[in-house]
Amino acid sequence: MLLPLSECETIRVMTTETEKSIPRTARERARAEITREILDVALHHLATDGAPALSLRAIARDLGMASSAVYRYVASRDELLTRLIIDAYNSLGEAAEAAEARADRSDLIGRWSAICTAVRSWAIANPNRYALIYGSPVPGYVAPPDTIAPGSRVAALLTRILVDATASGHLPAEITSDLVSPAASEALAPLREFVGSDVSDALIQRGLIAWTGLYGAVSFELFGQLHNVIGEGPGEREAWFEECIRRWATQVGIA
Amino acid sequence: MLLPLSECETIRVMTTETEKSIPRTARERARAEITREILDVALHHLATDGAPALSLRAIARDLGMASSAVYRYVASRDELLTRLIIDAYNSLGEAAEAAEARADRSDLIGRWSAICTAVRSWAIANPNRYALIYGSPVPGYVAPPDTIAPGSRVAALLTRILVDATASGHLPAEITSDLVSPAASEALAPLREFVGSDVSDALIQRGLIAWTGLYGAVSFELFGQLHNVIGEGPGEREAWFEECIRRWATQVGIA
DNA sequence: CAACATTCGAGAGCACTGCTCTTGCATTTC
DNA sequence: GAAATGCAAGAGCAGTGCTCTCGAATGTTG
Repeated sequence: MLLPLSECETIRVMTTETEKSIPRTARERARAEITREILDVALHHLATDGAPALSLRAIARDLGMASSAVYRYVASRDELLTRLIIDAYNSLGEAAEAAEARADRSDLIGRWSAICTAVRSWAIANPNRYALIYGSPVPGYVAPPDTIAPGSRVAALLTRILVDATASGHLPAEITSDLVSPAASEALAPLREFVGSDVSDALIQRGLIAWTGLYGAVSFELFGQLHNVIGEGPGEREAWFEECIRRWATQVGIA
Repeated sequence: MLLPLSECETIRVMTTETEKSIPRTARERARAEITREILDVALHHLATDGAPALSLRAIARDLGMASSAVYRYVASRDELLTRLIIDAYNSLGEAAEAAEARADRSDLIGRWSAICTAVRSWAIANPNRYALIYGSPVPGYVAPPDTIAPGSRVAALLTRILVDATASGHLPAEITSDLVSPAASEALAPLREFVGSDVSDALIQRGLIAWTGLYGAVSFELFGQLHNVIGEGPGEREAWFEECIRRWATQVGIA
């Protein structure tokens, strides 16, 4: 689910770059265009009806072509979903990156808050896409390797804050002196591979808990588990989420 | 999503009670039995193939009856899913209640830990049922009111700990002196309705963050988002989860 | 006990899905 | 220009949820 942090920068450049090769022949041009159209219509259907209702036949109908013709461009429904998943990860990643880039580099809490808010805003604006990537996986489906790099973008942003927080030397004593159990330290080995050796076990641990907390809070709200828990009046959900952000920031020592 | 805490006890008694009325006539007997069989087979299919693949026709086939006959007992696929959702909530609730009941009443951290561990264990043992209740909701589906009471059981357990922690008077100063923003306090009004007036805003807030954290941690693990983040060797995931429990407990002041 | 009413099971059928295969046509390449 | 390739369309298979009708079994009532 994660790609080494050092490689993430490369990914970001690659994905934000426009189409790498302009198609030469007319056939290739048409192919690229129709593929794009199929993905656009699929994205539209996904946004309005959700992933379970996404139908290749309906897409073909919308495009005025036979259902069998779509299979020239998309291998299967699963493959289409995979493309939409990658697209969603990138869209979310770009939103988070753009929000974080707007904050002052030295303002760690500002960067942290920007990321969290961007993730929540994106999720609310794209509920079905969020459910596609962070909701219950479809039982048979296995995420292909192409999805892990786009899926690491938000994690990479959060991680960089932990690195910067460590480098700043302003971490509170309760964190720098905190120790995690040897077993947990061992369990964190894959994440350490991603983060690098600059960040302490304790901070990695707190950062991951904050990350899963962010994910839990957004999912809880989006999946309707907050009904009769948090008010739904204007600004109420936002006020609550602000509190969450503050708590997570405190937890990783940047508040 | 929540039922007033005071009513939860009633619910618990109701749901654990065996079938309230033994059917008299042969027809009613047969009807109850066949309904039971349908639900059993559905539960089995749910466990093995997941909710999206749950098919009324397949259930009918397994039971050796025509697919149309199933509709005499189950109004629709949605209604069947609703029954399974309620069943799952109750199963999870019972597991959590049983685990919590095994702990000493005065051992708040023990009760807290028992609940968290029970929730995770149940989720791992019943991934598809967990996904059914806490995963992405199906777009068209709206949860009927019958689901909210069973869905409140775990929350009720956690809430009782907060009540007991407040009553014990052993809460750390950083919590008793903590204040939440007026906006957030306002947003917490529905949850306060559930919790009662004994628990402070600050503790309610921390408790809810812990709750969403628990949900996020379990979902993250179950939905495969922890690949390459936490090791998958024996005991690694458990060690990590222990750390989460400790952190949440610290957060609500019972560590 | 007979007549009526209700319930039930089964089959056919509709509209939909993912996906495959063949057939004819257009385009590209040699 | 001929051969190879790419493409669109249609038919078809197996599956889905759900509805309707039609006999048969089981209730209840006169």
